[in-house]
Amino acid sequence: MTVRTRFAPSPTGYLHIGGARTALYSWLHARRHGGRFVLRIEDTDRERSTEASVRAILEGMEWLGLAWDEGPHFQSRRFERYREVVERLLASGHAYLCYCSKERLERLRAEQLARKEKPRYDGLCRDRTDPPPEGVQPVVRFRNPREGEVVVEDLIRGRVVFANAELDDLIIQRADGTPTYNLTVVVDDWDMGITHVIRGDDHLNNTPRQINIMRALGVEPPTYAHVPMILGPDGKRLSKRHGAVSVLQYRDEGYLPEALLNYLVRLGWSHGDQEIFSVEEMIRLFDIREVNKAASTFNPDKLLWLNHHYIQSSDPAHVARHLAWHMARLGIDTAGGPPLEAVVLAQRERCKTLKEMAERSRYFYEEPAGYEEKAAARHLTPESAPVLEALRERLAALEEWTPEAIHTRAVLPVTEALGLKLGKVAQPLRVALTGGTVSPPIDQTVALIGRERTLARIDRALDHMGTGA
RNA sequence: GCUCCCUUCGUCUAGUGGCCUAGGACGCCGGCCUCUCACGCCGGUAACAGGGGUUCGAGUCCCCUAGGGAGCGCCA
Repeated sequence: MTVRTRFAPSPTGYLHIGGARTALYSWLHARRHGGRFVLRIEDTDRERSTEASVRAILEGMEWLGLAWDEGPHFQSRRFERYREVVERLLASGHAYLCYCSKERLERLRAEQLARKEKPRYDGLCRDRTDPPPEGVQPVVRFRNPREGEVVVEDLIRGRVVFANAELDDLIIQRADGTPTYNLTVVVDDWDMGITHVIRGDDHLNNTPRQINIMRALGVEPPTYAHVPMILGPDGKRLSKRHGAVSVLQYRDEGYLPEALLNYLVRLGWSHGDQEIFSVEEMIRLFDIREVNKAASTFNPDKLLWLNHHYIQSSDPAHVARHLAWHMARLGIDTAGGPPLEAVVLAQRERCKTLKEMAERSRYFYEEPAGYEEKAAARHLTPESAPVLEALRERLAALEEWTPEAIHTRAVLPVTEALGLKLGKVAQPLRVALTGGTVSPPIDQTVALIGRERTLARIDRALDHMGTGA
């Protein structure tokens, strides 16, 4: 049987870190076994589901490169099918109509809680024989077995046993005729031929109910794998208040998708001491059965380290494509300047994110808006005027405009001629060209900025210093 | 409250009864390198939740305790 997995988010927000990891594991499991990965949007709650969320989720999945083979299927378009299954359950006696009012249920719950009992439906309508109250739109409840137990052989948790006596008769269809989650999941996983349900472990407790519904339908349940949650630094479930949790937010902050993927795959899973995994390696090595049982804490520092690793070691052309996106986002026109690939090569070891790289590469394409106060005070001094003048002269005369030529024919001779240390030459020039004290090695910086701009900026700096040019 | 789940450095983890004086990675600290910022390199810091068993031997198996989490909706 070919493996079929699915990712089934509800469109009530963005694609977050936790969901992305679940999707990744699901996708990896399908890829590893040559199976199919299905995307399903669980939008039965019309109140909370939004079109914008759907778009954000799809965009996040695409950005990560988690391509789905089928879908997206929308549950909101399958109501007829769910209705049909509910009718079937009703006809076979596996479900029944319940006329209990919300008020009664609330009261019941309150009483049970007060008695320190587990709140659950008391089954009033389960065997009801008297005529139903008039004018009440009933809900449909699943008739859960009262005895026996449900055994879940979870790929991650191992064998988990639930007593049926602990389960109550859950609502599978609302009074307005719409289906509820536990019913739609069962029907969809069945209809879509899902063989492996990989999902967050907040669903572990729902699993026995779903298995019971499947049994009532005569359907063989899929294999389950409940992955642990991701926690924030405070040990609580990762959420908005912990900062960035949306996948697209990480894109915007300058992360490479492969870095996020690598971070996520290693959060809760490992392969010996290996830290770096290409997507191909993940597919080859990932085994859902090796995923940890315990929840893990999200560590932004390690993700940042991984991002830097990928910025530094990936093909510069690839990094440049992502950098282009960030440059555009900052409104920097890169048309008249150095190729982005060259900028990546020059900047990659000092930028941990692409956003940072874009922000710190502005001077390759635009004139510096001004000089950083401290930098100018320290380096654009009367003493450095001769340095800049000498540099200007030599740079202007350079035949070859390469880092090597700039270094050996301009920078170095000037330090020697004036009897200065390299720092005394490089820093004034750096401030003149970039407006600040930080940039790639000075020869590379000069080379990238280009002769024309370099000379003009030196002139401008000399002007600024009040010595004229 | 009830049910279910979890527990190795601050964090992610290796570890499947002797290879563990518990390894790697991030972070942190120190050093080297150096034109700035960085990169890189070298070194250091730091953990088996607690208690009982089983065993010649336990991080690894069993039990208890403690702590943490999830679920208990006409949400998904």
